[in-house]
Amino acid sequence: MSELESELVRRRLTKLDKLRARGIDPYPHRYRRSHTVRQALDLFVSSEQSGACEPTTDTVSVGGRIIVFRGMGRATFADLVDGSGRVQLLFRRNNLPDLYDLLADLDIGDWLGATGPLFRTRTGEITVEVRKFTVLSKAIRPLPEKFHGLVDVESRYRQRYLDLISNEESRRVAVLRSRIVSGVRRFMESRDFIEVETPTLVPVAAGATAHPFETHHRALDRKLYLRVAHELYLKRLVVGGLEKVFEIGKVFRNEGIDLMHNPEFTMLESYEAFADYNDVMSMVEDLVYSLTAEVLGSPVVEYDGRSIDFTPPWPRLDLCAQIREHSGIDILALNDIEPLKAAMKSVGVEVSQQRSWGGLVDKLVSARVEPNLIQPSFLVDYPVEMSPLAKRRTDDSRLVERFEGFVAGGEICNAFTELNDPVDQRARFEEQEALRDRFHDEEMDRMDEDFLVAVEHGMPPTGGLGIGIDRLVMLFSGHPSIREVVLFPQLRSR
RNA sequence: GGGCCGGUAGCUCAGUCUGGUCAGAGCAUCGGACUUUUAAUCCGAGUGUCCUGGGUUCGAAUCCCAGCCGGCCCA
Repeated sequence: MSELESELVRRRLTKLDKLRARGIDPYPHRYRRSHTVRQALDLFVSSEQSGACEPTTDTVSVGGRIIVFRGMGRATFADLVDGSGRVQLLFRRNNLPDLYDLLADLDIGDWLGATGPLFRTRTGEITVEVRKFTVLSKAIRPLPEKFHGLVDVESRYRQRYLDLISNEESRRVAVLRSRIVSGVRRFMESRDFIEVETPTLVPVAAGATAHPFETHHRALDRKLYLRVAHELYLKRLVVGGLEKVFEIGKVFRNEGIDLMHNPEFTMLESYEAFADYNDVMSMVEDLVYSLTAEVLGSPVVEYDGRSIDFTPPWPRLDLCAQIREHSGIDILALNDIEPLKAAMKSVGVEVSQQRSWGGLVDKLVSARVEPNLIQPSFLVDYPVEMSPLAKRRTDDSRLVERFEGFVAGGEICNAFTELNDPVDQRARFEEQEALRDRFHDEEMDRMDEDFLVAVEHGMPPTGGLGIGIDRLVMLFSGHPSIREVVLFPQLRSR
């Protein structure tokens, strides 16, 4: 702590001592408020509307944080904020003969309980005329500046509590996120899915193309991983006869951090027996559309300067056709790495980082197709090489029944008709393992023998889905950075 | 991993190009005035690891190098 900062803290600690010397506990165990700020304001307004010429209310007790003082000698105004809103307090010496001097030992940032009748000042502001007040928690560090608030992005992430105190927008996003998650839950439950919890610590980090975090369990003396997806455990449950399951939870990927990626993020996954990817597509549309209605009140959101309309149906776009249209490349005709790489180079797509055929296609899609997918849309029917857990199409065994949803040029979901043929599934895992060995690529999906045994016991026809919750919150809140929708984003240690 | 931008008081920011009364402002804090203010107002005061470490120079917040942290773009 710097000299000056410690000086500011020291002054507040002195006030703390002065409060205690008066016999006041600056950190009482409890305080019963009669009204939230919102309720108190509503009470006064309804009292006014009842037609009395002198609107009066019973005494209210409110509690909250003091965010500003306006001292005027023998009267002092203060603004008090709680979770529901802000209300002005007026302290007048003649109303507080014993307590008024105590104000000198209060600071911006302190939590206070205040009791008194409500009235309207001559400028029209509803105000508590304080007759009694109680220190609820003395703050010994100063709050950010009252007008600009906390602006420094790094401080906002590292000390999110200060961001929440200072910035209305941060509070809005936190609440919006909660509404989205609970809306997703209600939607899934309304369709008779049951919510389950599967392991976060897993022996095999399978189920997605991703680099896992590793850890070690001491008692078992074995390496464990943080899950990169929920997928394989949820499918085990479908094998077990839980026909409609979903999980909302963190998954962890040990990869780069940027605008769209945090190492831990929240994913909804669902699996539904007797459904295929067409059913899942309809469900995604319904889910997202109903969420917009529920939390935004409109199917149209403004994002990155564009209006995005989530009203179903969203176009189904054939992946290979889209690639042809936007790059001129026919990936199905170039089923080897080098020819595809050469074709991509010739149209100006950077390929130096890509080693596998699937990786090249992925790059081609993100470079040429995704930027065009502004309005909600689905890309359907992916090459089998990049989809080791999806079921092949009956009419073309090079493709699988898989789709991804895109909005504003970014992916929001990934889904397929699940591969339930245990022989094919084993072969696909073996291909992934071979690719990993060949390219030394830790991102390739992993053989999960225990999962294969489950599938060998018979998995019904099933449609599965993964939706990135963080992406939805970004879209709904209008923020292009995942760090704005995650309360505590990952940062380097200082 | 590469490029660009940023880091100055508790907070919000000037000052850096052009090295030399450049250690500044506002808010906050402290003292004083004020009983209907609301970014209250008025008078007065204190406050710094100029991100860190080197270097150049008579002299560095300012120029150079390296590093740390953050942001954006690219990979």
